[in-house]
Amino acid sequence: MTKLDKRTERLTRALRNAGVRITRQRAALLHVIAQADDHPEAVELHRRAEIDVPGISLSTVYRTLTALEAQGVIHRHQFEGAPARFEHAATEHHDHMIDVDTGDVIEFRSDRIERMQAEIAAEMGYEIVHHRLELYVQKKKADGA
Amino acid sequence: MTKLDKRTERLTRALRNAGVRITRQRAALLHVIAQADDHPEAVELHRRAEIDVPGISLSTVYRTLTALEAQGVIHRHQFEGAPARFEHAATEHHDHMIDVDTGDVIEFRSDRIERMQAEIAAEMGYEIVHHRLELYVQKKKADGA
DNA sequence: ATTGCTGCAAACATTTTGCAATTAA
DNA sequence: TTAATTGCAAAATGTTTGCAGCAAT
Repeated sequence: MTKLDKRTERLTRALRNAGVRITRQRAALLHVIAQADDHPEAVELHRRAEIDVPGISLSTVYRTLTALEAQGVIHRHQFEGAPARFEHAATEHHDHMIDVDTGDVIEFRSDRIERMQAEIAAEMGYEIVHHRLELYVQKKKADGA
Repeated sequence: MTKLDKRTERLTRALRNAGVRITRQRAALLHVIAQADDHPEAVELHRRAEIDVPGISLSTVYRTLTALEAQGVIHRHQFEGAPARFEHAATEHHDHMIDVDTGDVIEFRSDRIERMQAEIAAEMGYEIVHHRLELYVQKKKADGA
């Protein structure tokens, strides 16, 4: 009934057309992913989906995540030393800063960096399929810690 | 007794001073890593080390790699969908292009990108602990695949 | 009525760990 | 001598998969 639900509805129709069945489990996951403003991992998504669909299995979560990724609906991020984290692909492309102290993920975007990456690849006879830019950061401290 | 061996000797002394014992297994691994001009994974390093030290165990390889990484002697790279790959840290900092068709790793470096990363982090009140920039690329094809 | 999806349990791949024996220092 | 390191086997982690039944279309 909100704007988000309308978007999800449209997405749902698109998926169905692609031959993907929208089961209760998948509907719940789509909802949970649409709501998320963080970058949850599979287990956390499972936890959240269980509210809507008690008994949903972790395998189903993994399988659905794989399917949605294949459909380009979500992105999977493999940050250092952590299980994969997911976000819906509805946002424009961006890279990530990971606060190494808190695990927080901050999104950012630099067209200049993007352009330079493409240049570098082109210079060596390649084209970029996709890329990964992650800044592992720490809150700047005034003086010695 | 080539130049490389001299460098390894110096490294060996430094490690010993840090309380790290240089066993036959570790000497072999240091040698194997110094020789490598690719970015081998643990199992491959194990395979190569077995020539010098038959019977060396994979656990020892992993433990040694962890120890050498902690000493800053090697770098560990976790590229997408693949086991970790290692390289000695003796080279200057660089980023990586991974040929998605062949798995080949090409090193590159862009001071401008580095500078911009630092700027972006600083703007948001962070300092970079380390970063990861990987371009997943494909040989540019003249026309249709 | 199909055929894809589910839950379960078991398999998987990579990496880590406990322990008693060994070895570098 | 003695504390770090080894090999082995077992465990841990995160993810995938085979299968028989179930459910979306």
